This record gives sequence, structure tokens and C-alpha cells, in this order.
Amino acid sequence: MAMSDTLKAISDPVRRQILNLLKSESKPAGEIAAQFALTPATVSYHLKLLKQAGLISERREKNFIYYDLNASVFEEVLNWIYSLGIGGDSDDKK
Amino acid sequence: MAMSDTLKAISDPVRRQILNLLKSESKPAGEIAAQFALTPATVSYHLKLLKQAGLISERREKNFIYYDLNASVFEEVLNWIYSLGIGGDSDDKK
DNA sequence: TTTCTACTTAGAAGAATTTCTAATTAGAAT
DNA sequence: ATTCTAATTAGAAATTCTTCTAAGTAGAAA
Repeated sequence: MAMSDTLKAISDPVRRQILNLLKSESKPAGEIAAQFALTPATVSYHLKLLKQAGLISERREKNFIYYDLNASVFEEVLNWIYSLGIGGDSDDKK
Repeated sequence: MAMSDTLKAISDPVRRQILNLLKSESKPAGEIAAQFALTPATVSYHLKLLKQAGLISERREKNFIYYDLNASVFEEVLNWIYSLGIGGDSDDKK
């Protein structure tokens, strides 16, 4: 739940890709798993870590479990990065 | 050198603390190591990873090795985070 | 040129992470 | 109630990461 968890969560490429997939709209676990050359169990493990970090939330519907992105958790990370002083002026802040 | 390396680098609390220490001014390895309950060898290992990720650079002076922060590497990370859409409007962008 | 200082590299141990298979759960459908 | 579907949990194997001790290196000092 702290910045440490957020950063640990996004240090893995599979988990970043999951967040990318959920950017446009929420998706059920199966649909997410289908995007990877990994077993559903493994993807479920990654979903659990993302959920623990607060980056996604789950919602049951029929017998699917939909996952939603929660990007607001990144605020703390952003503030830390900015506190270090960003040298190269990224143009698009938002 | 890619975002993947940056995120891996900052996923460790020791390495984040090193970046914090270098925020104000560059410091020699020994002075950095002194801040941790770790051997100099271990801190050197963390410095190597940060260097490989491009987050710090080294500079010899006398027989000290000074490390400098290079926060511009964060740009790619920032752009990715913003691409996910930050929910909670952090007020201070810069 | 030997010695000393500041630090790194090598190699190994221990810990944590990622992945799999197999078994289980929760709810929907029959 | 049984079965089927979607997904998770448990447990183990493989890999990666963190840390240490011991040995090495680069340059300064003597």
C-alpha cells in the first residue's frame, strides 16, 4: 500500500503490460491471461500483487472477475520522482 | 537503459535512498555507504545497478569516486505513468 | 617503489520472485 | 443437486536478487 509496493509491482514487465491492457477498459482475468504465454495461475499471481499494491481492483460479474485500473496510486511515486528534480523537461505533463 | 531497467533499479529501497542522498549534491561511494547498515561491497553493487540504469554517473577525484544523480532518465517512466491516466490530480507537477 | 586509502569485483550463501502443475473455490447453468 | 466455467490457492522447482567475505585494482601518499 505504500510507494514501495507500487514500485515493486511495476518492476515486472508482465504486470506493466496488465496495467496497459486495463488502460482503456476493465477486463476479466481470462481475457487478460490470454494475452500472455503464461498459465492462468501465473497471471492470477500477478493480478494478486497488483491488487495488493492497490493498482487494480476486482469486481465480480456473472462468473467472471473483472479487473479495473486504479492509476491514482501513482501519485506518491510521481511526487517522489519530482522531488528528485527531473532534468530533461518532459513536455507533456498531462 | 530502457524503462525496464529504470523501474527495476528503483524497486529497491536501498537504491531509492541512494538517489535521495544524491538529490542535493554528489557524494563519494564511502559517504554513501556510511549511511547504510551494509558492507561497502553491497552498496557498491547497488551503485553499479543504478549506474547501469543510467540513474547515476561516476566521476573520479583524488582517490574518491563521486556519484552524481541523473534524474532525466525518469522521463520515460513519467510518460508511461501519464499514459495510464492519473486519477487523482497531483497538484505539483514541477 | 612500497604502502595506504577508497573502492570494486568474484564467488558463494541466503532470500525473494516467478513460474508451473494439481487441486480447490465460487457461482452459473442444467 | 450435479455439473460446468472462470478463476484462484497450494506447493514445489527454477530463476533472480541481495548480501556477505575475501581478494583485487587504481591512484595518492610516503
